Formats: sequence, C-alpha cells, structure tokens
Amino acid sequence: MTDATVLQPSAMLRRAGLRVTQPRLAVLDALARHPHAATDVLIAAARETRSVSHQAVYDVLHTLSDLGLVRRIQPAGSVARYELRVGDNHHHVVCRSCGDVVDIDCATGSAPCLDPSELDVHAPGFVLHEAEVTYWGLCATCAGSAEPQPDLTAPSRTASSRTTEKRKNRV
Amino acid sequence: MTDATVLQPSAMLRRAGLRVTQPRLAVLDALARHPHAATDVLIAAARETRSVSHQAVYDVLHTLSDLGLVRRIQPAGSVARYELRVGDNHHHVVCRSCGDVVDIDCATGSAPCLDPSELDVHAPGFVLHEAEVTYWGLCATCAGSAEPQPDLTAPSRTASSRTTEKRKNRV
DNA sequence: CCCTTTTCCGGAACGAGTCAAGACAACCGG
DNA sequence: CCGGTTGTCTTGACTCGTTCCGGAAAAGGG
Repeated sequence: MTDATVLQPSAMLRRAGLRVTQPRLAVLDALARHPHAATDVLIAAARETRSVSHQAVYDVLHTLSDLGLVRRIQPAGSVARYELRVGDNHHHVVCRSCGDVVDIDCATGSAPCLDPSELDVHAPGFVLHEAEVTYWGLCATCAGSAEPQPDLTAPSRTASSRTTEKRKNRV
Repeated sequence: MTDATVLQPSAMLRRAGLRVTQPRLAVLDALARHPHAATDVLIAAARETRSVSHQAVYDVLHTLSDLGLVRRIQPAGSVARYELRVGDNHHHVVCRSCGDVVDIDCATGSAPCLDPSELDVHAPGFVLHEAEVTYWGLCATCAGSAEPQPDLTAPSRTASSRTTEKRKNRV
C-alpha cells in the first residue's frame, strides 16, 4: 500500500527528519528503477544520476531502512536487496535458479500475517513482530530452460548463480 | 519428523552413498549438540571431537545439505546456520535482538505449506517448491531485559547483535 | 551568510565463504 | 589382508559484501 514512490522523494526525506542530499535522491531514484536490487546494482544505478561513493549508498540504505522508508530483504544465500514498497507486509517469490524476486501480496496485509500454531509451546514469552514468508521455486523462464537466466537486479557479474552452479558439480 | 539424529550417523552417511569419515562424524556430532549453530560454532564444536580443518567443515555441510541430510537456514542479516531436523517443513522463530532461533512445527507438515494467494497474477508460470516462514520478534529473555542476551549458537564473539547494536546509534 | 550538525568520501579493514592443488584415507576388488 | 582408485581432507591464498574510521563537504537553521 504505502509505496514510497508515490511521494516526492525530497518530501519523503524531509518528513522523516532527514536532510535532502544528492546521494539520497540518487539512491531513491535507483531504488525506484530497480526493485529488489542488490547494493552493487544500486550503486551503479545511482551513479547514472551522480557521482556517489559506495559508502554513501550503504549509509543511505541503512538510514532509510532503519526508518522504514525502504525495506531490506535477504533471501538465504543472497546478498541484501532493497525495495521501496513498504508498509504492507507483502511477501516474496524467489527463483532458486536465477535469484529473481517477485512481490506477492500478503493474505491479511498486516504483520504478523500468520498465527504460529505452537508459538507458546516452543517459544514461550516470545513477542511476535511479523511473519516473513518466502516462496522458493523456479521462475517461468528457468523452469523452461535448464540454464539459469540472468537476473539484472542480482549482484553484477553473471547472476547470483555462483552458488547454484558450483553445487551442481559437487556431491 | 525425519530427525536425522535418530539414525546412527555412520549409517546415515552410508545410506546416502557417502564415505564415513572422521570429519563428517565430528560435524554430525556437533550438529546434534548445537541446533541452529553457525559454521564457526560448528567448527569449534567439531574440534572438541577431533582436529578438523575449517574447509572440511564447510565441505561436509555443503555435501550434507545438498543431499538433504541437514538443513541450511539463513535468516536475513545472519550467517548460515544448520540443523539436523529435516523432512518436515518446519519453520523458525528468530529473535531480532539476540538472533536465537527456535523451531516451530508447520501447520500442514509438507512443503509448500502455504498457498500463495496471487502467485499466478504476479509470477505466472512460477514452479513453487516450498514456502519458508520466518517469525521475527523478541524472545522472552530479550523482551524482558533491554540488553540482548548472548546466543551461544550465533557466530562466536558476543552475539549476532553486531548489526542490531550498531543500528541503534545510527539514524 | 555563517555556524552547527549531519552526511559524504576515500581507503583500510574485516569476516564469511570459496578456490585450488596436493596429501591422505575409505572402500572395493582381488 | 593388501594395494589401487577415487572421494575426501588439508593448507593457504583469495574473493566479495560489508563495515570501520577520520577528515572533508554541504544542508539547513538562525
């Protein structure tokens, strides 16, 4: 619901009590253009707008995600990825082959969206904040072809399939 | 259900077509004694049994998880953790403060245990393997005290709270 | 327009995990 | 029981994502 892109980036920064700086605007723009992108992709994208240090991008991403203006996700085996869509507790579909990520609406829309059947039994006293659901499988493209397809939002190089590919030659 | 610990470790290796070696037995023993442990904890634990190289532990963990004899989990912001409990598609409760992980039974017990409401709409043709659910919040201990409690299965040092702690001083 | 404070920069450093090549030891067959 | 084959382990260097540090720059209030 609260997709941050609908707000003017500078307004959204100010409203959060942050200074409006060129690096921040560049990163926000990069985020809008590359949903679920890894940090190095965002660095490259932000540099299309303006010269920014990699450290600044890391700083901006930290600040924004700490304030809840962007959401940070990190599927197992992947590096951190960021998205502007926040506020709804939507979930993610992740392709095991190419690492591509797609959003899926949450059934209830509010976190926690699931009732852990036996939370009290196994973790008495646990204070639940949210339930994160990750759907794993193969995207249409990868399911069709044996070879993993490149995912442009994954960390540069070829794809995130370094792990996947190596594993095949093990065992 | 299929908790690998109920099997004799050597039998379980042989049945998987693997050689029974000292490093593997040491790692399996370490896994049994330290559920959800990070790799460096497992290395230390395995060395209580026998001298093992860190690389051997990584190799063993890769081999075993590729064959499905151990399960590898990696909550966002955490390093890889391993557990012997496999076969059921159980889920995890993770403390945001200390990083401690607790198992929770899956409602249906088989993967995928959730029906993604709008999978076809957002990711047409996606072949779903499983749904991974992670419950985030605060464990009883951390919810009570402001200070995060050490989690002995987390990567050595103090706790996994390096990230958490730093963030508090940012913004 | 100046001052304070936040933010950014550059570079060094760190830690988890991987790669590579040779040594070693399980297991099989004889 | 022994020797050869092949899978496994060791050692050590290395990659990559991310963080730490300290000084420089610039945003915004007065």
